[in-house]
Amino acid sequence: MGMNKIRNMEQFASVSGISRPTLSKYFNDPTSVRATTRGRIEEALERFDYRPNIFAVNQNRQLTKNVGIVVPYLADPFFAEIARNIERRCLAAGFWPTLFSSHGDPMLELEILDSLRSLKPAGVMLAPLGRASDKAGIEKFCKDVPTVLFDSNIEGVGDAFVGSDNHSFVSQSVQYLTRSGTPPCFFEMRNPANPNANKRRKAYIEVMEQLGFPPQIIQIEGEGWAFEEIGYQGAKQVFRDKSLPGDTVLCSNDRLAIGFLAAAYEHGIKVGRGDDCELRVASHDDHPFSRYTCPSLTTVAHDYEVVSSRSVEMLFTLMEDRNAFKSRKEKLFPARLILRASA
Amino acid sequence: MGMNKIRNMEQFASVSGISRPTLSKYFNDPTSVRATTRGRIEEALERFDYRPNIFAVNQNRQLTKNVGIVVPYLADPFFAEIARNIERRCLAAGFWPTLFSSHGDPMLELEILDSLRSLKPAGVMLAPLGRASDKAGIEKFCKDVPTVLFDSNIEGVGDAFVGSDNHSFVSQSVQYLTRSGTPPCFFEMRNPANPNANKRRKAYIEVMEQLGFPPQIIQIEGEGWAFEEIGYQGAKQVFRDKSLPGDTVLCSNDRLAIGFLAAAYEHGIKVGRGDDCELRVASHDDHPFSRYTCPSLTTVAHDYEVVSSRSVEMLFTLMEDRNAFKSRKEKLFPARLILRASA
DNA sequence: CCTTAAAGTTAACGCGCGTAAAAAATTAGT
DNA sequence: ACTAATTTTTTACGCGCGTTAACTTTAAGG
Repeated sequence: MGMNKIRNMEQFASVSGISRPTLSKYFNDPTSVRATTRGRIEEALERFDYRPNIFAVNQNRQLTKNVGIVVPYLADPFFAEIARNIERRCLAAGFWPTLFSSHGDPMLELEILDSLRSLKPAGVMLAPLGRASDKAGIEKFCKDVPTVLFDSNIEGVGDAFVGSDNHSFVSQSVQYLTRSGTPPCFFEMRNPANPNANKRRKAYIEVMEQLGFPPQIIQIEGEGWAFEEIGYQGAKQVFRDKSLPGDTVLCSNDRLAIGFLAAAYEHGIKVGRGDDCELRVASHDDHPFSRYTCPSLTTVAHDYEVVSSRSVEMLFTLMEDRNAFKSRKEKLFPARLILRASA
Repeated sequence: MGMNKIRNMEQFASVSGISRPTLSKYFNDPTSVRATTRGRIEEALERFDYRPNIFAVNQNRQLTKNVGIVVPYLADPFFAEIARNIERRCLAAGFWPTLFSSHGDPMLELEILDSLRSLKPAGVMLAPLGRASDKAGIEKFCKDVPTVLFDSNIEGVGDAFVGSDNHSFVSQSVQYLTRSGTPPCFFEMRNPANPNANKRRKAYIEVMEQLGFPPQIIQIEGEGWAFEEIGYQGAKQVFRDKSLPGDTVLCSNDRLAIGFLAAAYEHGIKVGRGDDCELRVASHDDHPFSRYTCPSLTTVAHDYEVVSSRSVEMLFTLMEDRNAFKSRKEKLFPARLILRASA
């Protein structure tokens, strides 16, 4: 075996009997050398352990194999799950994914993009903070680096957007709730950070009107990303004021619903579709914990697998050819209703 | 303003009137140049935007400013929270933290360490998978790179370990449950991946015997990191078999408890300390969601702030002097009981 | 004002690899 | 087996910065 460590490609060239430029080509793209040469290289690679110095490689390459993944809030298991999927797919394709979280802070979001720039990434998957984001700053970044936005759309920014079809989410939940009981009111934050929230409200109004029911919207106060707490406090307020119209609530997202259900439980309000229940609650996102709420949460699920795979495919296309899409591409995926006990 | 972009330190030297070696010193450590020079540099830095090429810097430095953060499972909000804290502290200290998740996979854990090695990190914060980890592999890595283990201890591996004092956790919960009602049985996985689980079981037995009660342990089946599901299935089994001894349950950790509570709710078993309640349930970790279970979960909390700050401090000490600790240092932090509605 | 230690400048080399150009070797096709 | 096309080798330069050595300038103290 190669007892003496190999320090650089020069040395690996001499022990393997392959010239350095050929080795360089191989490490750049193994298929770019003849099969027999490739075999000899890989054979040598087994006997001696050598890996090109990643810093030297990245310095001299115009474009690296780095891929940035930026999410707004990693402590949200929804984003953790998406990020995990994207990460896995990038690794499988031979890229070097690096995960960043903006932690709900627009300044940090920009700083991350700034750091990312110095990593000369081949591409970036970005889920922006949303309303709070510095649109101009992000736009500038996207001009320089191939970027696929996901989850939150920012109109006109980035080469592509992959997200969920909010209308599909809401129409499924509203239609189900309506045909299985009374039409729902809509429970949401007054000033949602995420643009999906606005699209969901609009969709709710649209679908309700289409079905011939008056939309009823409850907007609660609260800032930041502690949605469970906001939902909890908002629900308590609503119960105190007895301001809930009807017996069916559709929460804008699962995290709000988790807080809502906790408040309902504390107030002794039984939630579910049984005869002994006062209230039905449903929501959107199929948050990893929605299975374990009390009662378990009826919700509308993203297809994590499909969303992440399609986003990454788009990014790869884009990285090969920045102009692959004639115009900014938007891809929205429909959702799937998950019936559980809460509605 | 510097209309023409500055491409390297050479150019920045000429426009700023400072020699390149001095600039190099400055970027390495701003305090290593005289205050007046520092002022001139920073002034020039405002007028022209220039940042040293990170790849060139890292290539030529024997040690980088990179810090690796490796957690076993990022989709667990507990680790997301800890990681966030550590990340923030590293950034504040001028380091470049990179976050990795082993996703519960020992092979991936090793691959991450392998990649990390080529990043020439100044130090690594590693929360190992635990029982499943390839101890030899991790040990080898820790020989080469200053590493602080956290959360899960691997005896003798790494320069230091920072974690929670499991005995403190369990003794607080057991004592509270005992003095406020009947002594608890202990609900856990039969083959826990995490070594803390074993320490907690031992502590439970010890504290119970010390108080003069027979320990009663319920061990449920299940593999992997889907603790909520495992707790849920395990609890359903227990309810079906009516094999629960007594009316008080202490879960090994909050994620199991979340599943347990979901099962209890489904079985119509009322949990809490009221007279109308059949069961009390408590747990450990103060998981971010334990506030929103039904009923809200009485638990024992880590001091996230203290644990993360002390771990990072240790790593910094270690990075300055690899031999700062004469022998492997272990630091355990006590816990704080959080009374909520479930017990 | 003079002495000295401290800090900055100049010049030059090295890090490990990408890449270009010209020459040599290998393969493929007839 | 011979020519043409493809691939590999040789040689050499460049990337941006760390670092060293010898030299010059600056600041501090009597």
